Amino acid sequence: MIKPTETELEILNILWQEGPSSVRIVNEKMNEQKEVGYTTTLKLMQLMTQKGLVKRDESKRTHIYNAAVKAKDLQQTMVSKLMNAVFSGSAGQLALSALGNGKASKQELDEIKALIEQLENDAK
Amino acid sequence: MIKPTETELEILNILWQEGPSSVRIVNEKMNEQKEVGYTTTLKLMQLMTQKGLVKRDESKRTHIYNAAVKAKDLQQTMVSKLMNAVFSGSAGQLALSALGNGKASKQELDEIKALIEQLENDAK
DNA sequence: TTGCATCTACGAATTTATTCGTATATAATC
DNA sequence: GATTATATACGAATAAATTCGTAGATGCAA
Repeated sequence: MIKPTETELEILNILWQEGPSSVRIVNEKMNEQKEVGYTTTLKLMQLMTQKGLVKRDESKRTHIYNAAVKAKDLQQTMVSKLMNAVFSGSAGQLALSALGNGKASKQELDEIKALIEQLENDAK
Repeated sequence: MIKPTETELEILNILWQEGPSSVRIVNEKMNEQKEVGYTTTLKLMQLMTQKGLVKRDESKRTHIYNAAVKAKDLQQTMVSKLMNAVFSGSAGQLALSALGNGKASKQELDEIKALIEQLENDAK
């Protein structure tokens, strides 16, 4: 899986959230966080198209872009990268750090418990 | 907390693992994964010193470097960054992805269960 | 149909990260 | 003490990521 840069990731997030969008839309969203010129965003999205991170519909004058990678897939890739980079490959340590850190909903916590049960059963 | 680049992170990992080390030692470890010139590693570590990522003892001719940031702290920072960058801020989703992905020891799984219990109790 | 707005393409400047050569100093070895 | 090995410092080349200006095409409104 191709690794997006920091900025490319922001764009992917916007596309995942908003669905198929024009450069203008994406640029507006980007500007909610930080000022970025229109052509900057355009160029980025063109490069992302080349890299295969997004695909676009060129049938209209205003091209419509959409993410070409699934959020789930990229999450997996990046988690595993972080796991190796700073947790010596330990999934458990990473999970602990995440839970200790931010917030998780009751439902997510239950899911995690269920997953753990399953992992422990598989291990037997 | 200052964010290390990819390569800087590798150096930090070596320092965390090996403890205070000379450039030569670090460079040798680096070369186990990928060929890197000595002065490249030296320069990186000099820059990291400026940035405050490492500190060094210059009392001897061969300077001895050590990590100036704690592994735990950087883990927290990076987990929280990843959480926001690709998990819409959800700790639970991140934890799920980590556990579903790599491997965690029985002991870690138990720790996580304990942590979850605690979180759920606190919520009451 | 003229002119203003909006779009893409693309070259290129800028910034940031990585890599390494060379100069010079100090220590160790013969 | 001359030679060789090993250090640091630092300038600068290269590579990668980000930013933006300008040109030219198309649509839209007066």
